[in-house]
Amino acid sequence: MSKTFYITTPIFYPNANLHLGHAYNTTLVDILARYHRLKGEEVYLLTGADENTEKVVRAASLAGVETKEYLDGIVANFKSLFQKLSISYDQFIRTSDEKVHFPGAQEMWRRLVEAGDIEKRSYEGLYCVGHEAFITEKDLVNGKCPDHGETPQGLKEENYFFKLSKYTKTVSEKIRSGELQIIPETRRNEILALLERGLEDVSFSRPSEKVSVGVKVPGDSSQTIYVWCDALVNYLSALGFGRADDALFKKFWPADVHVIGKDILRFHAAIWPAMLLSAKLPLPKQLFVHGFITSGGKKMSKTLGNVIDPNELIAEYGGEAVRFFLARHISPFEDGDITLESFKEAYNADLANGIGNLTSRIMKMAQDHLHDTNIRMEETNDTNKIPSDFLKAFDDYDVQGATTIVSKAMSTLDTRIQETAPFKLIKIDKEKGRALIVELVRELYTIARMLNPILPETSEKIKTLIKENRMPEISLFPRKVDNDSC
RNA sequence: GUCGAGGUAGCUCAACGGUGGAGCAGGCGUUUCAUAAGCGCCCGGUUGUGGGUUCGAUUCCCGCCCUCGACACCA
Repeated sequence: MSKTFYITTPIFYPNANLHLGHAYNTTLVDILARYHRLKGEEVYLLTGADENTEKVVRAASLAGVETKEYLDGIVANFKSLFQKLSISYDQFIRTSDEKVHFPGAQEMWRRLVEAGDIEKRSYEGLYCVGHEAFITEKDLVNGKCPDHGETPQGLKEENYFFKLSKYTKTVSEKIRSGELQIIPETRRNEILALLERGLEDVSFSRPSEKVSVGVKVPGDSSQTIYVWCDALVNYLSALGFGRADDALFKKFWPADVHVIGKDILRFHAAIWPAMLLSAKLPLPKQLFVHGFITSGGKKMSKTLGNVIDPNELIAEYGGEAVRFFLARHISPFEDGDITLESFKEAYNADLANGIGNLTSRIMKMAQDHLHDTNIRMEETNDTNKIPSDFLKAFDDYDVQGATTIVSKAMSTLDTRIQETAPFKLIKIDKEKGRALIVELVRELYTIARMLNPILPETSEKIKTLIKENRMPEISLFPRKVDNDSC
């Protein structure tokens, strides 16, 4: 039986379309998933949408459509973006799916109750509708919520609480021991510092009358399960946890890695493991925490006008180019920056002048001189003959490092062509020239194999060109010149 | 405010305490297989700042300035 590899993205809020940060997360996850498939592992990639939220209901009514219709529209947009980016997800979970998700959320709840970790208490505070949550006094600006510009209402309500505090020590130990790995180290330290200060119990439900969507608390329909016990459970419910058909759950849980943005670290590193411990379920093996993408050194925002929409980039350059930029120029371990200028520069340097041109020049020679030669390429789909430092980088989640290694390999090949000049040699010594070109084609094939996780389409295109022994009719990545619209 | 990370070439980043490197951008030259692409060379830095330790500091210590992150119900 082959090794399994369960990898997840967070589930995204469908109250707006996905931005570049989401595109980064899913691209990263997809690259890692494809890498593990390349290694022959049985991979399961989960992504989805977090639909049980008042924000969605509000956004829908603002748009003047039914919630469901609104959600379907946004989710279609999510999937369309994923398709353009070649995100090879195995499942897209929607937490409003009563058949797929609800049983899991309720089963989790039952287990928490069984462990004696759910308790009814009253919660009092300032409630902001925009946040869909209580906010604290110190957050207010002129008595209003700074994010939503609304005056919060004083509110007291009955909630079920989860005894998170009880698990502070155990979670901390699991992280320290490496049973739950948090990558990179700075994030691990952050969360350990938080745990050091101790965790407080968290409210795990809302009165049903106040929310129109979500999963009802088992045995108490007057309460609805709140986001933590709802959204986080998607990682389990997607696999069939709580349902009769839980074969996937048995096969893939615990997750090998949850890939998340740094903004949701706390939930994944504190609340989530505590819930799993309480429910007597194994913890995920790793949390991989990436940074944010800034533009011009600043957080993208509408007011600054520096928002870069992934769809615009894709329309101009194609999904593969976007994947490559994210892989090559954004560090997975800290914040990265992108501007339209830097994107174009990188596109021309890495893709047009790099991969694209290299493929053209080698395949032109192959087409002209190898037409009666039968080169057999290894059809292996494993990692045989792929440089070990490349594999090592991937194992360390260093997608940027791995991509840099492929770029270097291409540059080395360019230099080699220059130095060995097969186009000259062929005129002097036909056989030697052909042998050299065959070697170059083989090298190109290895590069195509390395590109498989990063640029799946390009990788296939190059392999096909080699198989059919012809140069590309149109450039793989046409160079973008200055007077272009972008 | 507390804790943490960091300030190195125009940009992104490297440099066991021993004459500061790479990629991209820019300039010059050159090849023709290729997408005005490739290759070679060059330009480019009082390493945030003021002290200290040392034969010698980007690297160690202290002060200061600046940037970024964490500090709980925000996916």
